[in-house]
Amino acid sequence: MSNVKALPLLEPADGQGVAPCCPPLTERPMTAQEAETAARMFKALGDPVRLRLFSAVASHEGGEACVCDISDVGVSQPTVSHHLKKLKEAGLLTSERRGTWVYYRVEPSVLAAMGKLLTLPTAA
Amino acid sequence: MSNVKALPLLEPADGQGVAPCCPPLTERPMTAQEAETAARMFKALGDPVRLRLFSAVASHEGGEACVCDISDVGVSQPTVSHHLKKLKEAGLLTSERRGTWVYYRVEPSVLAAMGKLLTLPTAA
DNA sequence: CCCGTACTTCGATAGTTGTCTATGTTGACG
DNA sequence: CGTCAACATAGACAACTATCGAAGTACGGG
Repeated sequence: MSNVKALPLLEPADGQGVAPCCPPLTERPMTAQEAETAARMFKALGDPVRLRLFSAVASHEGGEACVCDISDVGVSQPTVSHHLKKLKEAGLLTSERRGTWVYYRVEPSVLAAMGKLLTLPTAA
Repeated sequence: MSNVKALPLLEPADGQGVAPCCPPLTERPMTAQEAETAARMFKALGDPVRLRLFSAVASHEGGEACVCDISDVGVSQPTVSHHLKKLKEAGLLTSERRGTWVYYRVEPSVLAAMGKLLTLPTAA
């Protein structure tokens, strides 16, 4: 049934080059290289359609969804495919074919890394 | 001389239309409208130069910086100005003129809102 | 073996964006 | 009032991107 809770929460993610990436934005000025890396991730979420697709996958039962589950965002199916590819290239999603369908799932470590980037100083 | 600790941490931010905006991406599929709003903020951070500028302001002493403090990012001065304007339009920065200089500071509530968006399920 | 479904890739196109130079504005200081 | 410094705006242009329809690929079923 629902193997929902079995998500790997903070894998090293050495597959492509996602990596932990960066310290919080507020800690010190980012270097050009850090900015390049981080901007790529933010940019991927900087489109409304992609955000909806990403959110649809992230919130879907089991942490994954096939394209057919989420293509109802008001654009054509090739466009959906295009955006999913972008999200994949940014390291935010992974995909896997199972029979006729292709399933997308979120990369939790990257999501966590982005969250840390936006961390406010602890106001100590 | 350092009024550093007086940052307003979570103001309602009813000034322009920044607002709390959205539930975590993983909670439920975003609506088109939510996505539109949130994407605008992510998009603003989706450029390396803007990220560096934002990080420079955010990490600067006192939580604010004049343009002259942060213009060393490898692009011309008008371009810096252009990017700061974008960040301001996205609600991520505010600006204030004091004498000859214009000071930019981060909007903590918006940063916090974006951080919440990227929150992972509590794995309970 | 053929067909239908699910998805991706291909080209084309309109719109957006990052960058620059040139010019404008605003304030401080003689 | 004139000038300089800090910053913003305007206009132009190359590069990128979101979108579509059409064609391609992969898989399962009859």
